[in-house]
Amino acid sequence: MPKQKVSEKFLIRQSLKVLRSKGYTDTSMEDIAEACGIKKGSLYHYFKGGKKDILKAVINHVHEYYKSEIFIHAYDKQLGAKQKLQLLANIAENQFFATDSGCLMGNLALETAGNMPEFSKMVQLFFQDWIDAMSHIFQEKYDLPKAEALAKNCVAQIEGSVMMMRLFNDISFLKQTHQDIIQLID
Amino acid sequence: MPKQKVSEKFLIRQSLKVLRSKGYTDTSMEDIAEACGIKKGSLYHYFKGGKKDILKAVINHVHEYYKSEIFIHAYDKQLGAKQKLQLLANIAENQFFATDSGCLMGNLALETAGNMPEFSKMVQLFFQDWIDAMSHIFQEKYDLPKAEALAKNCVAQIEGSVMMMRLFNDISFLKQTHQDIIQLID
Amino acid sequence: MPKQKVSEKFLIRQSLKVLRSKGYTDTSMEDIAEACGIKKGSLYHYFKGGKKDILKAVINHVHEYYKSEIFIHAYDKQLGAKQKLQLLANIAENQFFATDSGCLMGNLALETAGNMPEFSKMVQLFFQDWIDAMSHIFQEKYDLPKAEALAKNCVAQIEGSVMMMRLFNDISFLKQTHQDIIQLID
Amino acid sequence: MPKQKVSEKFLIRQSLKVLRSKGYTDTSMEDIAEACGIKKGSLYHYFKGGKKDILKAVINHVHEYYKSEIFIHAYDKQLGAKQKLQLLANIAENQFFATDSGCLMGNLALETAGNMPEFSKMVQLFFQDWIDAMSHIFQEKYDLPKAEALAKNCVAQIEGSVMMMRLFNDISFLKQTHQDIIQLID
DNA sequence: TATGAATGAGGCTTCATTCAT
DNA sequence: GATGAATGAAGCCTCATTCAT
Repeated sequence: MPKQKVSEKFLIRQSLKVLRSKGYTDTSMEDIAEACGIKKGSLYHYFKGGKKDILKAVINHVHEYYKSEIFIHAYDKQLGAKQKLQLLANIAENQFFATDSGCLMGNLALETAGNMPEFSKMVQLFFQDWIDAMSHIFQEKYDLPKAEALAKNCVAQIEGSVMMMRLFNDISFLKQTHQDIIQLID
Repeated sequence: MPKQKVSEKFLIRQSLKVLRSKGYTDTSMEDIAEACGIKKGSLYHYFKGGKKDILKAVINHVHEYYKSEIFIHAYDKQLGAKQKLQLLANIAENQFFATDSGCLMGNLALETAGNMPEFSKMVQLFFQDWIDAMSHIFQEKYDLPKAEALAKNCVAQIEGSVMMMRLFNDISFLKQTHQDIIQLID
Repeated sequence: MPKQKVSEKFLIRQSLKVLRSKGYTDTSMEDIAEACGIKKGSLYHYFKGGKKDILKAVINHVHEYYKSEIFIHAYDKQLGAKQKLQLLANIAENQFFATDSGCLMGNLALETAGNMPEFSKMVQLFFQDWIDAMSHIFQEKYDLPKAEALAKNCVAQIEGSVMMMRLFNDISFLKQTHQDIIQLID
Repeated sequence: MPKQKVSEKFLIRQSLKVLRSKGYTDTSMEDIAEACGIKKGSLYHYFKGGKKDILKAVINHVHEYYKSEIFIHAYDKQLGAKQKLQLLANIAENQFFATDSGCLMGNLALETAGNMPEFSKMVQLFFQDWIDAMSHIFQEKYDLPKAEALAKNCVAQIEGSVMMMRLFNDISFLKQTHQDIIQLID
């Protein structure tokens, strides 16, 4: 076991911070390397495909994290709809609050739309999973079309709130949105 | 009126198209020049400050347009609250539908947040005007805090919907949001 | 007519010198720029496709030069076979002597074979033209198959001689080859 | 004799394949390591001087091989001139046919000429030995100056043919050259 | 012996900007 | 005005090499 200065997970987490804050194009390999405490060239040791590979790894990491830590609760049979909704809302809210840089996936949704299809598709998959999870919860109270519509709405509203939160540096947008969402099932 | 090859307004409108579609960093002066039908160097005759000046001009143009063509209806004393809401919603909706590239201001909100304060502030002013206009309408039915909360919510939801619309290439997000908003005052 | 520091023809000729001497891979854009008296980035003003475009332009330039200045004599109806052969041999010989870096096309034949098909094809076309010209001359004395065989032989032998000439810095290889070729038609 | 994963001879032979095919500059240490079935860093255990050492070892290996397996027949007192010539021609021909990547020494002659004197000299020694061997054979029929001239010619012609063979992927160049050479002594 | 890790140097390319004509 | 030309800075990437384990 060679002693490593860094692990791939560490690199991904550090890269995430930079990418979420500055966006893909505005983030340089230098920026990432600096955040990782290594030299630029060393990044290619871990990510053979360069910058694109890093973004892919980061997207996958975030997607997996949300699936296993957040969305999964939507399918927990021991919880009621309201509990699930609160759980998802709280966890996501903490995520977005914890960082001062909003939601990587939302940022990428706009940055990659129309110009970087490969990434756009990955982001779509993430949001589809999110919508599906929300829809699953709403289906306990509503019929399928209504549940899906609500789910899409919720996700859109959260992302819009995060956008405003970043812009105005004001968390009230997101807080209000969460209250509204939870009331949908009361 | 000397006949010019191009007018500043024309340059701004063409620049807007490119910037809205590709974002600030991903848009090159070459891209803009091409969209304008002139050569790169010529842009500096119209916009002394270069790329930044162009973005500022575009932001101002869009802001002025929304103020004079859309937000203004919120203060029209000859219209009822519901009419105003429908008017604002319809006009904005047409704006976002008309282009396949979403909302410049929303894109910039994310792209500039935290990294380009000068632009971020300009975008804030735009959204504040929008929120104020919505709030003014809601104040006909709600008290001030509630009206403001609703206004913030509406803007956030619209922007979130536009984001999803772009990502999934699916206008149902925005359509649903508009219906929801209009019902807020029924 | 804007005053240019350099013309494209000049750039091509300077690039030729460097490329012929160092080969494609060992020649850096910096090397070329220096030989041209301009900065690296400026090369992209003239050659949009970068290094590859430069090599293509240089290959085309050399090919055109040989066609219009050398091979053309093979089809001159006012000259006899021997005269033509001497002409071609002398001109080519002077070419290869004039430079201390041998034959660009021969160098490229080896450098690009198997690894850079796009260039390889261009080099093939050059040598095919050369062989055709030689063959045309020999056809005045020999039947077609023999003429073609001789032509291929001559070109191969010249290139081999140029290779040895470069390696040993000894022009006797090429001189001898020329004598041998001319005697083929005596 | 400890059982090694690899022997130096094996490494040299594998390196030869890559270097002959791609040339010195275009071959990376990674390429070589891959061809050898080891990791890049391990190469430095066998070749302390790195890439240059590998090339030197490969050149020496090829040179020794030709000396001991091919050129040596030129000095075999039990063979006649024609037999020797045929032997040398056949063996070399098989060498060049066996690979689809031509003649390492010819490739290096051009790649190193003028830019890498240390290697150039090694290549010169190889070709000098080849020329000497051919000359020795021709001296049985011709006087020294003529024999040397013929020898130089033969080597040049073979190398030129190999070049054309690679370029056009057509072995007729080399076949014809061999016939011509053998007839020199008939 | 073998290698994963790390790096510095250098290469190709893009681009916002300046400026002479 | 308009532009072709030129450039410096910066970005992405490759690679030979070193070294601790």
